[in-house]
Amino acid sequence: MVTIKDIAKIAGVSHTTVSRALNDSPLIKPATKQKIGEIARSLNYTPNVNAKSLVNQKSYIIGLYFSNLSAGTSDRFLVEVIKGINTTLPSEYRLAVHDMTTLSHPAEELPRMDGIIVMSQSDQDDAFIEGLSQIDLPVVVLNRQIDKPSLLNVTSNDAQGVYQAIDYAIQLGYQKFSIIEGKPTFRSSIERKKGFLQALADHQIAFPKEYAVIGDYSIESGRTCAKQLLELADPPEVIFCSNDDMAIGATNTCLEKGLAIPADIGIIGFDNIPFSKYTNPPLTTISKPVFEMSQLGAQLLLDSLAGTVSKKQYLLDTELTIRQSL
Amino acid sequence: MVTIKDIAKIAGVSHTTVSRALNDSPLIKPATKQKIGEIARSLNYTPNVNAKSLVNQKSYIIGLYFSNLSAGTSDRFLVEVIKGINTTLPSEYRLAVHDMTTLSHPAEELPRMDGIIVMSQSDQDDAFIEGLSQIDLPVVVLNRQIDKPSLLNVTSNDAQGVYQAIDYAIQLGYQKFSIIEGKPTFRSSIERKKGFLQALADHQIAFPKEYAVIGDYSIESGRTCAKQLLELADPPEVIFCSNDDMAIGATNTCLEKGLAIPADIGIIGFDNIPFSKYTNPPLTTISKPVFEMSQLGAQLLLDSLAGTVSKKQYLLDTELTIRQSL
DNA sequence: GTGAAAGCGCTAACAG
DNA sequence: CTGTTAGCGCTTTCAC
Repeated sequence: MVTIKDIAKIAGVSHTTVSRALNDSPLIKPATKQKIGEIARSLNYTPNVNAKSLVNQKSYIIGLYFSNLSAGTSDRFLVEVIKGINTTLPSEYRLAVHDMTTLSHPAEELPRMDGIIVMSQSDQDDAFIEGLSQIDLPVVVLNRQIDKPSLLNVTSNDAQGVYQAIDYAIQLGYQKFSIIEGKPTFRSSIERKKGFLQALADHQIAFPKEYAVIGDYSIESGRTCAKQLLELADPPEVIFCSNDDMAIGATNTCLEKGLAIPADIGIIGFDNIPFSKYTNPPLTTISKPVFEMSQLGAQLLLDSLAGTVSKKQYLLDTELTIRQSL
Repeated sequence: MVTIKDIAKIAGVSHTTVSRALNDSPLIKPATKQKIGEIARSLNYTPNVNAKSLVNQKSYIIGLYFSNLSAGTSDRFLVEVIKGINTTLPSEYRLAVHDMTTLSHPAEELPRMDGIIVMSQSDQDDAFIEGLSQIDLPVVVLNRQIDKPSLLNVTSNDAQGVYQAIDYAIQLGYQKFSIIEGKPTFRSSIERKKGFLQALADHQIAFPKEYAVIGDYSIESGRTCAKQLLELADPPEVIFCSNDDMAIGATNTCLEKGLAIPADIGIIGFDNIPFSKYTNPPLTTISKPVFEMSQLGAQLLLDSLAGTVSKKQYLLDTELTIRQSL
């Protein structure tokens, strides 16, 4: 293991100078920096993070905590989140990943990190997040809107996403739009419905209240809600489903009733889950910018660590993924 | 931040004694240990991992690397793997998660960990694994069988799993069994077919070679392979699919042909992916013990670190998840 | 601009 | 059994 002392010896300077040079201190003359940099490179020097940690009182570890839904749906975005964060973090940082529920020793685990990122997918996470807001560490919450002044928060603009999808459907000539909403207590349900209604309003399209049915984000609820919609005297031409799972359920129902998609009825989902590409027909849906949210979240954490605090709340645009269900 | 010196002062001993006591050294008298332990607890003392790391030349970080299939299927097991490992690792260890492809600086990243766990899902990972086998760190590969003496390896006994499923189907009265194989170069395909054939052989059930068709683990291939099977003059009663994706494709084909599942034809999958619960009908499939594999993998790494090396290769039993497609 | 010395919190000889 | 001392690799006063 090569240390700054080894470099110092070769360069004929003190290890202090090497340390300063490698950290690009303004105290060191460019020529010296240059020389030391070259020696370090030729020796394949890597700084000892543990020693840095000890003296700097930093761990160079960022913690990532994710929801743990029993449904097994929680892992949907995890890979993208990890990639997004890892591509943003400088190389001396490590990303330590945990799930919220198997937190073995919160009190001794949390303080050991420089900052925390939470990928939240359900309001069941609120207690955990509340706990985090107490401790004295920068925390960013991804994916769900949280109104706590102490937390950084990056979410997607779901309303805008749905607006765009409905707008697109209107261009296509559809006129009668129905919605299967998500769990009423979820902010995501509210946001998505907001975008939906706004799009209709902006195009002066009427919205009969029987065209709104309330699901719970499960496949099964998509199935039953769609049934309800199709049995209406004047059934809709499009079913917007507040997530892909319900869209899958709704698709099944339509197919069972002998309806052709999209000829007889259009379906729109939300989330762009991996499976949505394989439904029959492939689902037109709205994608959250998970990768970008994660990158931004990591950057915000870094900024916060550097004291360059900025705005606390960030909203990223979604993207419409056009396939064949509309 | 309370240190061992603080404890030492209160206990009226030297900090060395505190260190030894806290590490349960046999050199320290039980009474002293007892007292020091109590003080530490009352002070809410947590050891400074960075200081330990520095002096022990250990990072207390385990790296987890996972496959990055473009298909987006790679995240299937990730959550379970992370949980399994985290529940096994002692609390001073951190699990740093990465994906293999965005490895920014392998040379300086890898040596910074005490050991490495790889969750592999494809033979595309072989180059990466080969690289790991060069460096001087304990490495355990999960999920795929790797024949390198330097690596620890935990996999599931796929052959046994398929054997059990077919055996179960035979109890149910089925007699004509077909198989949709996975990618021929994959060891998993070979293992699964082996269990399949063995079960038939042990029950003296004939296996016409046209009952074997070769897929590629994709939904689409499940669809076309099933078609091929159903168009046979004497079609099979059961289609065993070497993974769930193909089982989903096969299910679609059967349904399109107006066949009732399981009345007209039985389907068996492999993997127990989250979605398999929601297929129509819910899929009977074989589950790998991902959580247990991960726990065992983490334990082996720990043992390896402690010098308690043991057997290198481990095979864990799968489990049959009975639902309604058979 | 650069160096000498101290110290981050811990473990490990070495002494007693 | 316990204490003294040194040192892990690095950053940071304080001098020069």
